[in-house]
Order: sequence, then structure tokens, then C-alpha cells
Amino acid sequence: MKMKNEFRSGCPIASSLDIVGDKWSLLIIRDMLIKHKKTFKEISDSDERIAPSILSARLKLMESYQLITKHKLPENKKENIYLLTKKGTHLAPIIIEFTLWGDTYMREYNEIDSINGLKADKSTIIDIVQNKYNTMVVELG
Amino acid sequence: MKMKNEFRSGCPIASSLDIVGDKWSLLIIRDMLIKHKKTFKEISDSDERIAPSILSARLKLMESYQLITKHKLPENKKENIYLLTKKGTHLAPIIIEFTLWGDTYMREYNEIDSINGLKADKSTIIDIVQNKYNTMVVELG
DNA sequence: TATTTTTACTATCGAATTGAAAGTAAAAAT
DNA sequence: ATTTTTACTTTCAATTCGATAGTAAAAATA
Repeated sequence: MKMKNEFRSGCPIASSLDIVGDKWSLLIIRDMLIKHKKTFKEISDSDERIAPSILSARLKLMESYQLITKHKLPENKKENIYLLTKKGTHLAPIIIEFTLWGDTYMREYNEIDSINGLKADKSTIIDIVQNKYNTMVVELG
Repeated sequence: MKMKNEFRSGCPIASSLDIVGDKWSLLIIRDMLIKHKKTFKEISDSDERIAPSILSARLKLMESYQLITKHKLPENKKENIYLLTKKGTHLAPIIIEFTLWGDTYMREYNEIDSINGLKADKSTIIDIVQNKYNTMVVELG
């Protein structure tokens, strides 16, 4: 996907898609936001099996657009810790809406995993996801 | 993008992205749902300048997954009319969330068009968009 | 201390996708 | 009868993707 500062138009949808509208970015965000994955290895181990070259490129791009930040823990000089910024956690509504739409409309084409807690209203779901993520980050120290 | 029945996983997000998670599909949906574009030519005339080969392929794919239907008006044997199904209009929340996120967070990287009516609450915006679309379809006859 | 393993990448390279431009075929307009 | 419009399809070079292998440094183990 995009590496240069070239946006297709001034449309906010198109501009968003120019950053996260590829095959993988939103799945990486999902793993970080919902599954609290924080390292390259953890994210690599998803059901969808993203190639390391792709993961590396997406992390770099998302870091450059400040959707994520990269840290090192003092006790571990090797592993990087990737965390979502506010800009990144605010993709939660998009993630949740994709979940709801897929849950409702994709079942006729693919066996879709059941997800708990989708019955609550959207803003509650979004709040819970974001709060849990923020709590996890705070607990990291 | 995908043409075969191969989904990356049972995740509803991943499965949704397997259908509409390419560079263009959601922009076509945007043009149909928000701008009430109905023909190949109208959709071709977007700011982002989609190539006809791509538009053709996306319309076919979205038709095959029943996001859109293809019609002919009796008075025009040449032009096709593409309309969103319920499954298609129910992508409105995703479109709106992308609009809000892009409107908030992409301005530092790209000059983003101002969109009216984004101050209202989300469900109101979504209702208005879907109702206007449905009204337009009904008025077609 | 030496060796092995783990981690986070980078490099390679064939395959798949993209998309600009040109072409086509049928209907509609002139 | 001719031109234009519409909705594509075809072509093909360029780009992107992604599986696999490789690398380099830190960490764990012997």
C-alpha cells in the first residue's frame, strides 16, 4: 500500500483508506486492540498468517502515521512493544462496525466465529474495548 | 482482490475485508450510498478516477455477494442501473465511521474536504443516509 | 564460555494484482 | 447514415504481494 504522501482526493473516507485500506492493517489493529497483542511475534501468530515482510512494512507505515508507537522494555533489549496511540484506538468504531456487518452478512459465504458481547449497544462495546486497551497499557507501567 | 471463495479465517472482520477490503470497493459504495450514483459512468466520474477495468471487476464482485443489484430501465436499453441492497446500505455505519475518523485524524497529512452534518450523533447520521438512499430508490419507480 | 535459540526484521524473487490506455460492440442521438 | 455514448473487455507494463530464506543481535542454555 502507500508509502508516499499521495492521497487520491480530499475525501476523508478515501484518505483513511489510503492509510489503513489494505488487506492487513485493520487486522493488525484488531489484534492489538482486541487481543492485546504487543510484539512482532504475537501479531505474526494470527489465524490469517501475515508474512513478516508485510507485517514489518505495515508497522512502519502505521508508526509513521502515528497510529502506533514502538517501545522497548528495560528488561528486554530484543523485543519491541508496539502500542496503539489514541489515533489508533479511535479506529475501534470501524473495527466494531466491520465485526457487526461481517457477523450479520458473511455467514452465508463463510463459517464465521461467534463473538461474545455483540448484543450490547455499539457505543458500549466501543467504550469497553477502548477502556480495556487503555487499562492494559497503564498496567504495563 | 478476491474472486474465489477463499476466506483467510472465520473472523468477521477478516471476512468482511476479504470482500470490501480493497482500495476501491468502499469508495464505490460511498458514491452510490451518499452521492446516489447509479450508473457506470456516474461512478467513473469520481475524484479518485477509478479505472474502468477495476470498476467493472468490483461491480461484478459486489453483485456476486449481493451488495448491489443490476437493473435496466425500460426507456434505456444501454445503461445499467446499479442499486445497493440492504446488505449494501448496511455498510453505512462503516462508511460514516471512516468519514469521522478521517475528518478527525487525516487533516495533518492531507487537506480534507469539509463534510456537513457530521456534528449530529452517529445513529442519526446513519439513519439519514440510509433513509435518503431508500427514498431515492423508491422514487425510481 | 560456547553454543543454541529467539526475535525482529531484511532480501529475494516468482506470482498476483493493478491500472492506464486502447479497443469493442451495441444502443442512442444526430 | 453517421457519430456519439455507454459499458464494458483486453492488453500489458509496472507495481505490489507474500512465501521462503537469510541475517544480526540479544537471550537462554549447556
